Amino acid sequence: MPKLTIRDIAQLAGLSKSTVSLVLNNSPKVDPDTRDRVLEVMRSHNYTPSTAATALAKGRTPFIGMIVPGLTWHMVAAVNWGVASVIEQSPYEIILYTSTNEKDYSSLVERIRASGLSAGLLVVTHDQSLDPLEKLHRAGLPVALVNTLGTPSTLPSVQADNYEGTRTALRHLAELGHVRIACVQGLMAYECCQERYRGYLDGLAEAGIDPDPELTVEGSFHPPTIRERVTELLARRDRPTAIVAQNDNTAYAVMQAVIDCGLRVPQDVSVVGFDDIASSADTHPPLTTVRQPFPEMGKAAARLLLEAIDGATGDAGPVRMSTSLIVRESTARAAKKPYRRARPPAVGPDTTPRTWSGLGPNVSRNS
Amino acid sequence: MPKLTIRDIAQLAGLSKSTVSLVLNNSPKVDPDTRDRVLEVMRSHNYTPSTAATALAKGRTPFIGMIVPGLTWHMVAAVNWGVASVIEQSPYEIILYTSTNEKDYSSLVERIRASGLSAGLLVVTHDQSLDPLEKLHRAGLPVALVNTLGTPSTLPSVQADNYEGTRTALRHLAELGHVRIACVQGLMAYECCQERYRGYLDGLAEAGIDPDPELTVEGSFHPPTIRERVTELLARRDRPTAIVAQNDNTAYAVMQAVIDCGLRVPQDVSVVGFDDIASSADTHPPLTTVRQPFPEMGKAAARLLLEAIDGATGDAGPVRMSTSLIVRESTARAAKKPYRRARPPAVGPDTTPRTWSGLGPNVSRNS
DNA sequence: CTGAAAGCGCTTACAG
DNA sequence: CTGAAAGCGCTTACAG
Repeated sequence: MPKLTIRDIAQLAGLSKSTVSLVLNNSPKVDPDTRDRVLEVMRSHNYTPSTAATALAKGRTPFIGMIVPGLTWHMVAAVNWGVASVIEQSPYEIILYTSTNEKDYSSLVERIRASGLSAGLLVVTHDQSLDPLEKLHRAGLPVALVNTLGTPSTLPSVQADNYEGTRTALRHLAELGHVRIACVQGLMAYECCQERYRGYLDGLAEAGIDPDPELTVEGSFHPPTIRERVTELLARRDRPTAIVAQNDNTAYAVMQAVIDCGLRVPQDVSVVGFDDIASSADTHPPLTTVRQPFPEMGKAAARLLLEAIDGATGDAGPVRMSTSLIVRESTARAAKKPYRRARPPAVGPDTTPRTWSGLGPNVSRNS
Repeated sequence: MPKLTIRDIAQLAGLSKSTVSLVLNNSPKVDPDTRDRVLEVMRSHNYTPSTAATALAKGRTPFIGMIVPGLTWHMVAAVNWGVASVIEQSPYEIILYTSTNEKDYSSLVERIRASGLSAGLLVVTHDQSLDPLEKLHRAGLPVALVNTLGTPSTLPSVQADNYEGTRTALRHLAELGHVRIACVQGLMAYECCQERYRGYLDGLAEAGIDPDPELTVEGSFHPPTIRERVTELLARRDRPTAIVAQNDNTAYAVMQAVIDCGLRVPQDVSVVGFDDIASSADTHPPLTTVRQPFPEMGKAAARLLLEAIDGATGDAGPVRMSTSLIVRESTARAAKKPYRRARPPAVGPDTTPRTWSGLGPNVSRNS
């Protein structure tokens, strides 16, 4: 069956195309009775106007472009979900673009611009220059960012409150009696990591703890490197009783290091992460962490974009979304001194069968 | 600056719109020299034809609809990535639809049909009826499925080779000397789980092992229930030395249960999962599992759809993608008898501080 | 090989 | 309140 056109509907209703178009566009000028009649004809014939024709005639498009990093993160899926849930309620559809690397990225942005297909662009940023987007925005295309790394920008954007999130984690640890609290950084080139570090420092100060520079561990993308550094940290006589990691994946490496040293999480060392990616509920023990509200961030960015498209340009700087501390089992009261002795870690690749921990004879069993 | 139209280009090149249109559509009828001239004008003025106008004139659309389950799985992100990477190379763009529940789902499909926006539909299925899609397909819209649950269907689709995957896992365990091998099922209502179970049974048979019905554990979506059932299993005198779980999340619960019983993975019990979701590399110990090639599944489905749109209707039944066994640290040689004694698990909610394992005094430390 | 004309399915002033 | 007409930016026979 060939698709019906506005001409068919007009004919069936005994009216002109113009009138049908008016009811399509909710014009108040059309008589209520004829409107109902037209609506009924459309409904009964399952009519939907052609998107292409409408777009051409109106000179605008019902699409929102969405660029996501070409990575298989939990984060991307979670943000997507949030974005989809609000766009769904709007007259727009989402066109999905994936950008894998920096090079493709600026040509992708150019392609999007040139196509003129998108009424606005929602970008889940990653480690990329924001210049192409700023240019696009200045050229008049509405843009909104889910700014995952806190990259400075004048574009409308949403990001987690990295500073407050970390402060909350510090407060939690202080309440548990921890005083020697270490921080394993992420990549300090990113603003979000700088903000989290400020949160660490200020959280310490609020708890009346003098920061010990020795307790700050430089981050790495390479988990074995993190493990190595944390192992060194734990070998100190005055080792920390708690470690805040600047993201969950780092926290995993930290937990590994604790085990490698023959210590226990959380009895000997409490560990806190940041992000709350899906797997953090399934680590052993489940990770206490600062949750980034990814779906809400997606929703907020989508709303921002929709507003910008509607011309409500409230350029109020980045929206900061509150994080929440998810207390699971990787944090506990600070151990009283004397500390359990850390075991010198094995040297070189570990070829002996891996034990789950290095518990000694005097370990209390919970049975 | 107002967007250039084909008329502008024609004028700039001193030609008619018709000719410009012909070069736009790669017609061989146009003189090579004039073609080059037109191309140059377009390039230098950064011209791109209006998608809406083209779609309207040609009567077809450059969009592929993609329905993904409204879930924040690793899987969805991984499949997306694969789909995007092949669609990117085609003239199509992806319109992203998210379906959260069954009810929305069929109305979503209807909306997609009515809009006529999509030249084809790529669906990442979940727990849903395939009827609306079959109908759509019969009505002439190309459809391709990433069939995550192996739901029977005549639609072009791709799915993991669940049967072979599990057989491979069994072979791995048999080679490690395991004989008492248990299976913790998923939800047997799903075909994929039935296929995996057949793989388990046949894998057992090929290793010359008689299946023991007592070693089949019914699945559950509720991890605590799984833990409970596995705890019972491990309390048996003739407990298994290896457990295959029908998916990674189940494997996590199984590993927990092993620890709850005071046993070790993999020294006392080897554990194998299925899926290889991202977190499985980070469990403790890292999980040996059967990897579903999600990105490749996405790519294959995208190719299938593109072919169907081009009219190459090779209705050859579902494409089965090979899995691969990822051997990590949750599997090891079968322990020799006598077995280490399982500890009776604590009753009721575990309020004592969680230890990492229940290792006794005679545990070898690897230092 | 190139151009004039009609048409794709809508919208939007403009008359009435 | 309704209709006739022109136009959105392309494509596609049809002439030449």
